[in-house]
Amino acid sequence: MPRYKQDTRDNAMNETRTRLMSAAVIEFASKGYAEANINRISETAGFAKGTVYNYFPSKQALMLALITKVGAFHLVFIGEQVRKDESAAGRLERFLAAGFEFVENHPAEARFLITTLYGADNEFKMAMYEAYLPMFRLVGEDIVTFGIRQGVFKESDPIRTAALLMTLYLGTSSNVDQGGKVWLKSSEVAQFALQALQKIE
Amino acid sequence: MPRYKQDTRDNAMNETRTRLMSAAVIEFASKGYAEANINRISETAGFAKGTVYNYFPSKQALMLALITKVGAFHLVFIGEQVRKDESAAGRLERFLAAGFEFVENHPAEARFLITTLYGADNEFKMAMYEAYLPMFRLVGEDIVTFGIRQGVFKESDPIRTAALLMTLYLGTSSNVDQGGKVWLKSSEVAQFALQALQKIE
Amino acid sequence: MPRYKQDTRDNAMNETRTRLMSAAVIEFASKGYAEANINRISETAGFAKGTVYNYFPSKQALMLALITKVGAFHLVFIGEQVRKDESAAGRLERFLAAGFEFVENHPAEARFLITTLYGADNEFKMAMYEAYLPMFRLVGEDIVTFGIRQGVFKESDPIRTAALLMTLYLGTSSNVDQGGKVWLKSSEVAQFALQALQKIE
Amino acid sequence: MPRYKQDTRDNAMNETRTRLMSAAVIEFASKGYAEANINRISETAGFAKGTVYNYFPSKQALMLALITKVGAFHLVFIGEQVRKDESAAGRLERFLAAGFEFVENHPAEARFLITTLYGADNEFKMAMYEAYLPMFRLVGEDIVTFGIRQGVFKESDPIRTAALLMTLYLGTSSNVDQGGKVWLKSSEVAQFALQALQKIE
DNA sequence: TATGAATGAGAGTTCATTCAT
DNA sequence: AATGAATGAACTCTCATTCAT
Repeated sequence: MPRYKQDTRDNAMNETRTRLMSAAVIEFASKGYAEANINRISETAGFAKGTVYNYFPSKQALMLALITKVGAFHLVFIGEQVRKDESAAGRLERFLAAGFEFVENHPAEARFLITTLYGADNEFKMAMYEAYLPMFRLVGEDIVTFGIRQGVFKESDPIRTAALLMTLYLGTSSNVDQGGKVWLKSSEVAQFALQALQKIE
Repeated sequence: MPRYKQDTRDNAMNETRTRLMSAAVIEFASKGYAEANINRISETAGFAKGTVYNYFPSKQALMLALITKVGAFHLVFIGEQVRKDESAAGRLERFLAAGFEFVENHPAEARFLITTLYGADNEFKMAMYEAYLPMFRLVGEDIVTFGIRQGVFKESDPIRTAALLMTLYLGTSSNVDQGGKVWLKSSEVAQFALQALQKIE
Repeated sequence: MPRYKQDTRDNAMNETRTRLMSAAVIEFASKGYAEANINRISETAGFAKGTVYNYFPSKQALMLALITKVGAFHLVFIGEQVRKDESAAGRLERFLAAGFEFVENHPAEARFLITTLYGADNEFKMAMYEAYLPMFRLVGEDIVTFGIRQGVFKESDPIRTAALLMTLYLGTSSNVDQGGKVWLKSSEVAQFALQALQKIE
Repeated sequence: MPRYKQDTRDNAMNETRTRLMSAAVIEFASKGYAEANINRISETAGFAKGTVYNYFPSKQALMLALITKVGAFHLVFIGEQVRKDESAAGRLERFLAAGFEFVENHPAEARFLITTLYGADNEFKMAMYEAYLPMFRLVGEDIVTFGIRQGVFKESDPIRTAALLMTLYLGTSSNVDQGGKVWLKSSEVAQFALQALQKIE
């Protein structure tokens, strides 16, 4: 079979997969896992009822695939920004700015993240933790430890501090109005966090 | 009908209602609204399948009643502690200490609060916001504004700052290990928040 | 709660159960397990769709309950007849006569037995063997061994001979025309079997 | 189109068809018609999902083709043996011996035969009867009538007696242990049948 | 008031079948 | 001829809700 034909098919399959996953985040984000309807996902994506099952063996598997994908995507979105800056304070500001931007540009993904992370299903919660480990590490190492080494942040356990910062980010950024705008500004959250962390003589 | 008989009946009804609601928080907290099973709630409470419907017209109504009750209970639990202290810093510490204590002593209620507040269902989320308005006001007035007036906290919009503090409380306190212990200590969260708020010369 | 009321309810439940099971044998017998439709069973029995599930946890459980019931019923139907006779030959004749009568009077049960016993599902087959063990023993002991002791049947392994006779019964009796009449007569099968077993000087 | 090319294509098609049918008997035999999976058949045979449909218009058509094929194959396997012998008793013995051998050498075909013949689907059952008519005739004419003419078997209606013998064969031979060995020996079934049929002075 | 049998809408999942490549 | 993505009917099972007792 000629190579380009295989490619064509692969691309088609990837496109279908992508469309299904996009429809799925939206559905899961707006209804929650339990109330999400698999067939509606298929139809929203423009396919017939059973089609999701050509790509994912079960609703649960689809959910897990989504968790991984969203985690990775979120990390790329934020990680790039953070390391651009050479001061710890700047990095923290950029982290929050990029994070809030993510929430506003990708509301379904953000909502999906929050409902899953604070939802009742432990399996999904654990999967989400795992998917967000890299981002957690980013905050712990490239921001907190980095700032301590620079003498800008006071001494603290980077892991616990990272947990505090992630909590702050997730909590404040999930507070959106009906238009999808985050209610607090990233700068005011940054200011709050910076003063909390700074070394005071 | 003699008065005491009416009373007896009322008490019996209240007792039933209470048992049903206790079973319900546990069910809703551990399974989430959608996966919660109304009949199981009835049976866990020691009644037969249909009994919930003698007290609540629907699953949704039960949920809404629960939201109100948990909100009020939580406020009583925390509010009492906060106003005991006469310094703003002390109040903030007590707020977090009492809050963390609530989470550890009433894990079902706490989990119920979090899953509902960060869940996908907008109606329930709004009801939860409403139920927590008094606590929100408590933080805004009896802690933030109080601290600003005392000259201990720097100037800020009390409402936005209260939102930040509530977020911090809800986020950190919902991070519990499998034994139900909160991972961070209330004192370290308090320390973080205090430095963030304090007026620096 | 007064006793008779409990009785009334029990009877009602038993009646429902019985009606469901009757409808189920018919459905399973005519369509086979896999093509049988659980909801149709409910509706044929005069109930709404989900009702079977108030009585049986699954399609499979219903099937297994049916197997047991049919086995027991069949045994009663035949066992009574066999022991009435004091000659081995008479008992064999009565066994086959009663057996054929069962097939004609209870066609659904008979067909259910055959399709299950010779069907592809091993679990059900094993359950059926178990349910028919008593009848198998009846043939082995009360007919074969009995005849050998009387000196009427020649020596043989009663178990293997019982297997042959059961096979003969099941095979011939399952051969019915469209009106449900067994094609061979029980007497000709009896005659065939008797000559095969008889002791020849 | 040159002749040899046509032949090549025909052979290829026949080869594919054969492989599909082989996979199909196994699937139908082990799962039963309703639970058999058409796509799995294709894949077991080494082709992609849709391929069966290039050879058979439907699952049902595949089933019917299989019935015919198995019937014919079974007849060839047994017929050859039977007529080798010149005594009626010998022929009956050979019939059963060959029949049992068929079951042990071709377990899928045998199981397929039994589940179809004793299954719930009337259309398939009728097709099976038709496919086995030649074997039925073989038993009736080349064994029963042949034996009666030789004066070895007592007078009887050859058709009904053939039915009895076929029943005996099918029933006993379908009783296999988990290794696929028939539980009774063909010789003991033969002995049973011979005494049942023999003319007694 | 409490019971629990009955209801029936709705969901996840399977798979025979079609058809463009 | 072979492929395998897409289709959509149909099925099992769950459970909120009703209501006669």
